[in-house]
Amino acid sequence: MPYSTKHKEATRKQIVESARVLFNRYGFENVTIDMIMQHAGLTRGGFYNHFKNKQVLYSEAVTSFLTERGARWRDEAGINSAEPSAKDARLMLLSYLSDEHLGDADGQCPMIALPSDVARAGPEVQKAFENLLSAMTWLFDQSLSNTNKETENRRQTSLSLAALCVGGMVLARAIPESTLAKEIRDAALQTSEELLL
Amino acid sequence: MPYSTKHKEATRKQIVESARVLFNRYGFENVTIDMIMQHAGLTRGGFYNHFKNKQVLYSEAVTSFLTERGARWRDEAGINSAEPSAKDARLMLLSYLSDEHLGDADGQCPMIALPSDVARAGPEVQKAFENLLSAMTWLFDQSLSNTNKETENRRQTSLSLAALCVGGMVLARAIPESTLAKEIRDAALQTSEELLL
DNA sequence: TGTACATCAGTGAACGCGCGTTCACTGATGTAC
DNA sequence: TGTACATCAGTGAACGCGCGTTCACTGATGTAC
Repeated sequence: MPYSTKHKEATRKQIVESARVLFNRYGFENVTIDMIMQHAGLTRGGFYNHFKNKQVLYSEAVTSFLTERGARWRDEAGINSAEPSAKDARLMLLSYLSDEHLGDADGQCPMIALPSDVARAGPEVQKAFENLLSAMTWLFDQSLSNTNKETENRRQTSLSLAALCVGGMVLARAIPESTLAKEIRDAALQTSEELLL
Repeated sequence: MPYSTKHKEATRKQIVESARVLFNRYGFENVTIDMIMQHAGLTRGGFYNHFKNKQVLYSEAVTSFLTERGARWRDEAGINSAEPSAKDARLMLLSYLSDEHLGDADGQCPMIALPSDVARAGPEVQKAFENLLSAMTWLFDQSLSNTNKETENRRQTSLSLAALCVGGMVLARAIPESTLAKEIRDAALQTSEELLL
């Protein structure tokens, strides 16, 4: 069997990574197979050696954020995502609502780049999206576990923090020319930090 | 001049309304001119008597929510949007985060249905979207004006409420099959109400 | 009041382009001897 | 060790469909006389 399986796997991974970047930038529907394959340094036809069709890439791309790009991102922000403490929740908020994250069209969280695309997609994509959201709320929840909040209340706070972060960023992205964009992110950050206390 | 100008205006309005509904349901890119015109009870070709191209419909559809559908919606919720009081902010939260709003694919707020579409669209669309967001935050801000919050703090609260409402609903829409969807809306509502105090 | 006319909203066939997908082929690489 | 071979990842031309847009035409309606 010529071409070790390693080789095919690496190519496949490269395609998913290219898809993730381009989906983030332009949305599912606006990215063509040609664009993805070219970005991955390949040609159109080869795509179907790896994937049944374009749709199956959607969920893989979203999932790959959680396992690859997002993990790197959490590391860079200095977040301990294995055993998060209160400090880590604060780092998460700062990092998620940061100028850097807003400006990083390629590397941003898909919850910000693709929420309405996902709402129109199939159940697999939505499941992948849910995993992202679960990971985020889990991190908040764990972070708060040493505070004096009750469990019930803690859960409410975690979910609200996620809504604030995603809501603030989604709105800011929709109106990049407006001063409101910065205002709403600042407000969301401030309120988030107050909710941590 | 045969066909009174009223007639043409009414047709135009009907097209915009059809576009608003279909965009909400399927997103900008997934709606064809044919679908819009058919929904409006017309045929394809006539579209260009009213609009230069498909793009210009985007901002008109978003704007039409604010002036038409959204106004009706606020009335139905019993919100006094001329001189909103604290009660009206609460009605707004309840209504925005309600099951009815979540289930109303056609009538929902475009900030929930189309945020990532708008982020990829042109400045006119983004301006229309900004007007929606401004209207929402203005309502919250006015509602809070009789409370003992300071102006600065009030602004932060208004913006955060918008982020919570939109964030909660956007996330819920992206994962319709998940129990997390209901949880996050409930959490957002609860936290919102606490922020009003 | 009734009729001929001019206008222009609306029609629907046609065009052209782009994209998802297919398929016959190529050539790089691991293996058998 | 070197060579012939088999495999299959990757290529790129081609297909077919759908969509935005154009355009010559139709026919409903307001107006002039």
